[in-house]
Amino acid sequence: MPRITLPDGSVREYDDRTSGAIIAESIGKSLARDAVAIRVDGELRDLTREIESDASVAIVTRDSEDGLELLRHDAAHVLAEAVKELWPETQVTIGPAIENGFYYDFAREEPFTEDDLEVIEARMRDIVDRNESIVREVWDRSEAVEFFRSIGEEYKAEIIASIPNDEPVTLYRQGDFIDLCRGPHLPETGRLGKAFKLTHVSGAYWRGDSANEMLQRVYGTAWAHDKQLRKYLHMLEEAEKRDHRRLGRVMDLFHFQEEAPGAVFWHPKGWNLFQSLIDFMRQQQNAAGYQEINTPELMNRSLWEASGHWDSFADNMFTSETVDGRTYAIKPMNCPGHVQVFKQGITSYRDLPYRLAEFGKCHRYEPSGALHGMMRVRAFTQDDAHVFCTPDQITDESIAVCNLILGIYRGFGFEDVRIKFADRPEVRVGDDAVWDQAEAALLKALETAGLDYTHNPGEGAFYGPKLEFVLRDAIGRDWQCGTLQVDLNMPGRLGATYIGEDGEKHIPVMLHRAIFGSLERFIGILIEHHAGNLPLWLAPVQVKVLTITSEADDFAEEVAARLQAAGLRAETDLRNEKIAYKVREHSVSKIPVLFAIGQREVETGSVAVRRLGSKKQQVLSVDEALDELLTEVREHR
RNA sequence: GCCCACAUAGCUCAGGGGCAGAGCACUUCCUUGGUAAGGAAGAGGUCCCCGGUUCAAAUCCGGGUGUGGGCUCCA
Repeated sequence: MPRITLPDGSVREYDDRTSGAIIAESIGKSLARDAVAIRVDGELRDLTREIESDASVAIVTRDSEDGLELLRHDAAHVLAEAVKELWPETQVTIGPAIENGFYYDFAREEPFTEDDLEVIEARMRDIVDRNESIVREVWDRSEAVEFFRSIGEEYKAEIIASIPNDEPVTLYRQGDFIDLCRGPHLPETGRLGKAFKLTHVSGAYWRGDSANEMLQRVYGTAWAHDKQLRKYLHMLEEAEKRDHRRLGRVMDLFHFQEEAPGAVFWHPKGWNLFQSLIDFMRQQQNAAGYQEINTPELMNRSLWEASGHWDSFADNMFTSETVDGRTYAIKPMNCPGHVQVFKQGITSYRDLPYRLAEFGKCHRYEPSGALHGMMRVRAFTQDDAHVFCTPDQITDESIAVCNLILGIYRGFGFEDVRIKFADRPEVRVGDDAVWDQAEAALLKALETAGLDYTHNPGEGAFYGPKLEFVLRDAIGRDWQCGTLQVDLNMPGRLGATYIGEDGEKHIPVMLHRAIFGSLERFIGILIEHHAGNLPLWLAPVQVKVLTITSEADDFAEEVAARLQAAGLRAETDLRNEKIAYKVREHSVSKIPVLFAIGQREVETGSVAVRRLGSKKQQVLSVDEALDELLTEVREHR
């Protein structure tokens, strides 16, 4: 007679046997229909599994977060069943739920094609219609291994070996398909519904290791209801519309071409945007006590050997052999150059902290498959800086860097910023004792500043641990941009010293920091975040002055000249076209402010102002319009 | 680097073993029009590159390069 406590605190007693399905049914028909699993004393379980003893339970419905994840996991199983029916020689491996959907990795000689997706999806719908029962079975480990071997599922056998000994080995059977799985699952395939869609195929390494064989991965999306599926597909279309590669062309900002993979050709407007970011950053970091420098892009191999890059970063470096037989490397980072500047000037602890900044163009040889528009390139400009300081100053300087970074992100409208703490990687330079010290210093700064963070084990730079600053854009995507790294290795390797208060030589600590990370990438993120509708202070062309008749040409030129004299980026459009045509064209290319000038405006010395995204116009005197814009630009500074 | 797909006019794309196509953009002409495409005419091509098959290849096959979606890696 189990006593079942429900989330509202009420208690129900059942006859000697009960289950999630029975409980849901006893509460209500619609709950029973929407139930996908049950939480028993906190543990997620199958609806059909018997509950033997007293427990606190909560029915999990398809609309809940847990329920949706379970649906997606079931969709992966139905996908695997469909594939096994269609191509029985295929081996199944793993198939988890992921954000917005699911995937399943298959081992198969012949890869899946996009056309196969439709065939598989149709079979998946059949399986949902068949409404097969999904039955949980607990197996003996060695029997399970033997079973999977006998049906040619070597990967499954391998997975069982990695299941901890104290965990039961459970299999789920649906129709003729049987799969190793922790569960829980739906009671039957019909409950999955049809709000799913296979989206793409790709390769994926077994266990995520590039040394292993490549499997065929099929991705899909799955939702509780059709409406949500449609909404998601619509969101994907919207995301495509804000793709920086498309907008970069429409807005005439930049282009790429075959001869320079992973390198940007900046057009006048794009370069203007680029310079606006630099102006803003320069102003902020100068105020924060940084001094700007510039260091060589090409330096002799010996320097890179001394810094440790030649050993730890060689695969990512472009090199150049000269006719005299010397080897130079194009800088992949600015730090060794900055140490050289430090060594030329600083001798006293009194000069520390010493903060050097550079908008440094770096080149890294990235694997061809990693390149992606401006988000991942081979040639990029870092807003890089290095703070040389004493060990005692690490905490204060780190806090100052965190505040600078968060403040600058706010200036761009990014309020939602997360911090990750990345510690020592496998390939690294320096003693573990030094790493202990560096990691502790960063953690202390985070705690003192009262900042929340998550741990990112093994992801530090080869010379030191780091904080990664991740910002979330308007459509919920995360981008790692800023970074702060504590380096107790490189200054010593490159022979940097200062004289301390004690009259002895000491090796300075070096903090590496970047805020945009890469200017190229940050601009890509900004474009997508704003869907191309850049805020006024950043727009490469802020105002376009359009004439309605050629009678207005002179006045339009005069207005544009006044805007330019006031420091605004303004252009005229005097073409022999209708005003609707001009408005459309400049709206498409995302000009934030349009001034239209016809006979009426010429006579009254006014302009008809139209803002991007609005269909309304406002007739203002030139002075009023100018004031309004200047105020808006100033507010962002 | 690995798996899959794709590459045709400036852009978006159709086509397909036998003369290279559309829309938009561009040029010229007409139009001076009041807020998201006015009309007409014209020009524009190494069908990504290199090989192969074929009487004939932009089309089929092989290799390369680039791009896209993933994997691995990362700012």
